[in-house]
Amino acid sequence: MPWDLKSDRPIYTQLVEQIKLMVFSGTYPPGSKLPSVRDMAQEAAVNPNTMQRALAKLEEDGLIITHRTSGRSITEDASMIELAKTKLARDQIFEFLEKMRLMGFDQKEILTIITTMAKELK
Amino acid sequence: MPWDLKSDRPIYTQLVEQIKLMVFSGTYPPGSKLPSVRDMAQEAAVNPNTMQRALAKLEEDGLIITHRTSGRSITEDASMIELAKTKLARDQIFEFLEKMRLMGFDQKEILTIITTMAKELK
DNA sequence: ATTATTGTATTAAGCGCTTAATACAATAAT
DNA sequence: ATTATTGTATTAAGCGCTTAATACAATAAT
Repeated sequence: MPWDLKSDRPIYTQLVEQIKLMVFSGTYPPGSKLPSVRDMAQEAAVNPNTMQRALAKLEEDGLIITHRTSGRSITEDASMIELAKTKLARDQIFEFLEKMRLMGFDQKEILTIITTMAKELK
Repeated sequence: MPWDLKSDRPIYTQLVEQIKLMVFSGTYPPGSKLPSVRDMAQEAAVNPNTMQRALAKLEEDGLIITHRTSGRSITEDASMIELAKTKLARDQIFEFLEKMRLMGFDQKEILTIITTMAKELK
């Protein structure tokens, strides 16, 4: 919800990611209506063009539907959302494990560190 | 070792990351000599200026030492490398857990998915 | 009917990143 | 002594991203 935008990557890709997370977590349930481009842009403190670009990408991915004059909404297809969510999770894990492997950690170490940190975070 | 450069982030930051991984994994041990800027640039298929920028950043971080006319080498300080390695690992895990949490996974689910995938990767 | 709101498009400017082409000083290698 | 190699610096060009300022068509709201 708090828009966390860094300068090390294009903003619009970060917007895509964060909106995805909101969809996956149920902040925007299937079929629900999104705020207007202008409102979302203001919320995230970015130019409307940039937000537009992010939303266009999400529509391209099939996660969002555009109604020319009445705004946008999340797809009704809940199973598709679930699928995208699972894929993102697996991609994240894979990327993470690969990086840890390149750093020289073996699997036992990785699991130990994760369980430790997960507990710390309560 | 295989330079994996994507176009979604500045190249020089990706070079920094990948060189770091090589240092952490022991590809370049403490005190060892690095190839010249020009050679590394050619190896990674980037402009020498871009590689120079990445190496300058690594020097700024204290991981690399520059000898004006005889090239660069990895710091002798092995414990410092170990520290940076641990920090990077923890940052990775934190970032990953945070993203999973935002997606709506709880800790039990996360651990299950990870152990499953870790086994799949053998 | 009129007005407000929707997504969309365009143009111009500024910025950082990347490349290419050079050049230089210091010094290691010969 | 001469040559090759080192990091370093500079300039110009092109590119994508972002912003700002506008404008338009379609239609929902009044």
